[in-house]
Amino acid sequence: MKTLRILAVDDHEMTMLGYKFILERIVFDDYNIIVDTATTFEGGKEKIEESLHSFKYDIIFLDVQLFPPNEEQPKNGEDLGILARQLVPDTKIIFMSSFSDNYRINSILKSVDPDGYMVKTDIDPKSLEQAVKTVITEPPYYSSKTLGAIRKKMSNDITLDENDKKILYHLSIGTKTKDLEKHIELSSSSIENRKRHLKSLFGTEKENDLALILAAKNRGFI
Amino acid sequence: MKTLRILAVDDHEMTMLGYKFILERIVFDDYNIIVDTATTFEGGKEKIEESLHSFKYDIIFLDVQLFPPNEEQPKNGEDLGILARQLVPDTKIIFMSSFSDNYRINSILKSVDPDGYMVKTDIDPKSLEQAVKTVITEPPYYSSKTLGAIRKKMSNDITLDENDKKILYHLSIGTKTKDLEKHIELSSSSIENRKRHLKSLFGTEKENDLALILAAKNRGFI
DNA sequence: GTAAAAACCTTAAAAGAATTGGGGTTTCGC
DNA sequence: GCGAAACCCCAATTCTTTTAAGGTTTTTAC
Repeated sequence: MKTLRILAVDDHEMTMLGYKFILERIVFDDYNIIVDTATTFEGGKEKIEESLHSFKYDIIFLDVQLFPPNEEQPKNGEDLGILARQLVPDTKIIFMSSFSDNYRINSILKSVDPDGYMVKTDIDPKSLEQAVKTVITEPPYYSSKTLGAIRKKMSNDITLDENDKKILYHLSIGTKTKDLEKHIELSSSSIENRKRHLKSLFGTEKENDLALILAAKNRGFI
Repeated sequence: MKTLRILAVDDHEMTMLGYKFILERIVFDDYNIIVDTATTFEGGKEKIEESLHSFKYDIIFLDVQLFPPNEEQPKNGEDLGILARQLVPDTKIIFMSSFSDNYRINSILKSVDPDGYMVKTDIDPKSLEQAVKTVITEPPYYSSKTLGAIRKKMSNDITLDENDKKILYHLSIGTKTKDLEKHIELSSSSIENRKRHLKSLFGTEKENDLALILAAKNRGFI
């Protein structure tokens, strides 16, 4: 009987126990599934480093947000994912995230390219089992809401560069136009130009920023 | 007991009988599944138009290639998909295609945005059942190889415009550089410039076209 | 309602990127 | 070795984007 080793990292103790409970009860070929857990970036890092010299994990489940959003912590799940990719490139990485907004999903799929991505509201025993089996046999596994976001992106004929995406993102989280200069390496009039250009792309000419943001959301950019 | 109506269009009579056989045996809630079939663009079109005035199909399975590749037929499965979208916008469309190359997959996902896409080698009774259930409950459904292509696209930081894609595509099917002008609205020196630019993007500077094409394939563009 | 702040628009100059034509050299197929 | 195709370089042109400086309109706070 083979052993399938899983590491689950989530800052909520109870959530993680739930994962452990469900994952270890999965029946999958002749695998015996063992789940380790951690609740912090540091804890997860240690577990991975320890594993380097003995067994290596087959799968790592990673919560994207490893602490409440208000705390300005330096390292989140995305960083741990990137670290894990370097240390153990063969280990399958599955991200779990409570936000299903397209901007973050797209950005993670681009920066880490995980073997799986699950929006938390899609997670249940069945989808967890499916995720484990899929990433082992024929990755990637994307949960239903993830696929919804991906579909929007793939069917879109508008392509935006990084600056455009940043403008949309910052507008969507309430950054004022005059403060955009602080986050984007462009002059204020360039930013104004780009905003105008974006509004024409999304068919919201002469409308306000809210209309632009809603249109961009519908098209899967934020 | 509700009825789930499916139309399957494939130019190979026997293949289609196989689909019909399998699909009608799917057990799905309290649905009774009925499968109509067609083997040509015209046949499929008629079935859809007939359905307009009675029941409407819940799902249409469409082979992308409705005739041997050498025959220069005007209409293929993609066109039938676009037509179906217009006539019956609520009907779920699932494409089936034997080629799994990223260029075609990406182009279909963009132009028709089907509710499902299956690479033929991924098709078996289990995946067909999964496809039917998924597009009815929470589309989209993408088969395993499709997801592989999508993953490459999503994790890519290179964005190419239509002309670049066309250049890569035509090079990949063996078009000579000097003949590219016939397919692309650019001067020969622009095409040369773009080829140089592409080679630098893909890190194949000073190498030949084969190296470029292989790199572009690896990154999921063709 | 008013005054200040922010958003938005216009214009024109400058910088940057892409296209084009015309020249050339190198590589490939046979 | 020969011819064709591929590739390279350069300079002129055009198209796009950026920028600054000035303005008007809209929004916001009180």
